Amino acid sequence: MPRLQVVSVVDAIADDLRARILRGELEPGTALTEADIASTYEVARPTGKAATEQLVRDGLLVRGNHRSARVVELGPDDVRDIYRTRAHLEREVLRRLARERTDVPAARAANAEIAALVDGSTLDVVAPDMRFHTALVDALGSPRTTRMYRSLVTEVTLCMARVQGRGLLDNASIAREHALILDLVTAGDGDGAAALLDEHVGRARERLVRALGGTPGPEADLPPR
Amino acid sequence: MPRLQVVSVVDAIADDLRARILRGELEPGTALTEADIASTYEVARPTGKAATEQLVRDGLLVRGNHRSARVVELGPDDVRDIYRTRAHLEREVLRRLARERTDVPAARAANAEIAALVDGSTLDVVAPDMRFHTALVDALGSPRTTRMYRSLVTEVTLCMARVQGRGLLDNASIAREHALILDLVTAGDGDGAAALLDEHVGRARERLVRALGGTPGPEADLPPR
DNA sequence: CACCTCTCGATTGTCTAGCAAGTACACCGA
DNA sequence: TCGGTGTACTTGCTAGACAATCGAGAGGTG
Repeated sequence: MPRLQVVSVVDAIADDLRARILRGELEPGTALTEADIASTYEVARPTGKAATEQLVRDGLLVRGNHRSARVVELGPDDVRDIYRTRAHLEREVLRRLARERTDVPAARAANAEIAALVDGSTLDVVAPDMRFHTALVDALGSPRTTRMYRSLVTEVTLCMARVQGRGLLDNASIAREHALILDLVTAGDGDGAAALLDEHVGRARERLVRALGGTPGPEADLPPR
Repeated sequence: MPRLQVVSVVDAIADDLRARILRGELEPGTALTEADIASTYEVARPTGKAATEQLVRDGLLVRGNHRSARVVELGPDDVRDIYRTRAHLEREVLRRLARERTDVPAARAANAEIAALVDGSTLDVVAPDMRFHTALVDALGSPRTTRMYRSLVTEVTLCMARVQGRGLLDNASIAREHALILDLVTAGDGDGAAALLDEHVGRARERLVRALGGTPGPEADLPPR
């Protein structure tokens, strides 16, 4: 039995809003009142409220007491924090995967998709790229780690969506680096994989920060040793 | 201006329920219907529902579709996962703090409280112990890392509450280890601090697993190198 | 006696309607 | 121009209700 997945109305609305924000359809700073959401999706206000709360949890919306929620505006500091936290998590994941020389077929599959996108828009590379990284984390089999990473994924995706279409990404070289990381993991070289990932993620981070007009990170937080 | 903090009704209810679960007042497996919560706190059902959802997010309650929420029952696997994930996070935090030789006064203060509890019950050591560890994480100044760690803290506290009062903890030696970790950090020895923390947390983990009737962890996941 | 089915109670999901409380902003007077 | 006031908008919370769904027990069948 295919074990089907039911989504509640609230989840469906939250998913749609999430997608619209990530597509850039709703620009940063846009106000989203509960009543707005309720009317556009033709549901009651409490339903819209619940959807809003999900997105606030995800970090895609920000809201104060009795104030309408607005689409988050990510500054250079946020981008740095997101990417550093992300690197921390993935680094440890790679080290543990390497200790058992775990192969991650799902990650290889996602990477193949990236390599196949020879001339796709930079938008198309975001989804498989996130799949690649989440596949690595999921391979650990730790529900809590997966949960924590998932809370970062939406923010990372939002970062990438902000600079999409500026030709900053070269999917061929991305795919090469990904493949190399996987090879190092299966070879048991956790430190090597972690270092390469640090470089990989760190480069993406600085690219994003520059694109957002921030000053290039003064502190090199690359390999700790 | 004292910048006062208002808590909504929902938050207040969630806080109280959280405290009751952590005190062991609500045993694992206890069913908590939305209507129950609403009537005991004399609020409307949606309010109780919102509080339930908070606790489900925290991992203190589990619930399926159209099923009443129940207090989570943590098995040996859960304890191991929680403590391992926690160790991952804290390890990286210590390494980064050590790189700048950061001193963390809040952690020292919390540790002083632990040391002062010469003959307190094991219950009393839980709160300052958690304060010690969260102070370390907060010292990093990374909102995302703090957020992720907070999502683990309640589960960790629940773990400790489950075995409290069995005389498993020796606060004097705990305080000693904590102090040593802090010293290693200010001395710039991140790897040493991380290794010591691994041992510290790992010992607590195995103690908990044994107390819960699990088999002692076969895989030693202590120092990766 | 074992097993399957079906109905029923309990619980949650969602809605309508509405009041209270808080915030932001424009307006008005000094 | 500046400061206070008022109003509109939005959220927090309540009350009551109906539909959808799940679990368990009653009841029938082999």
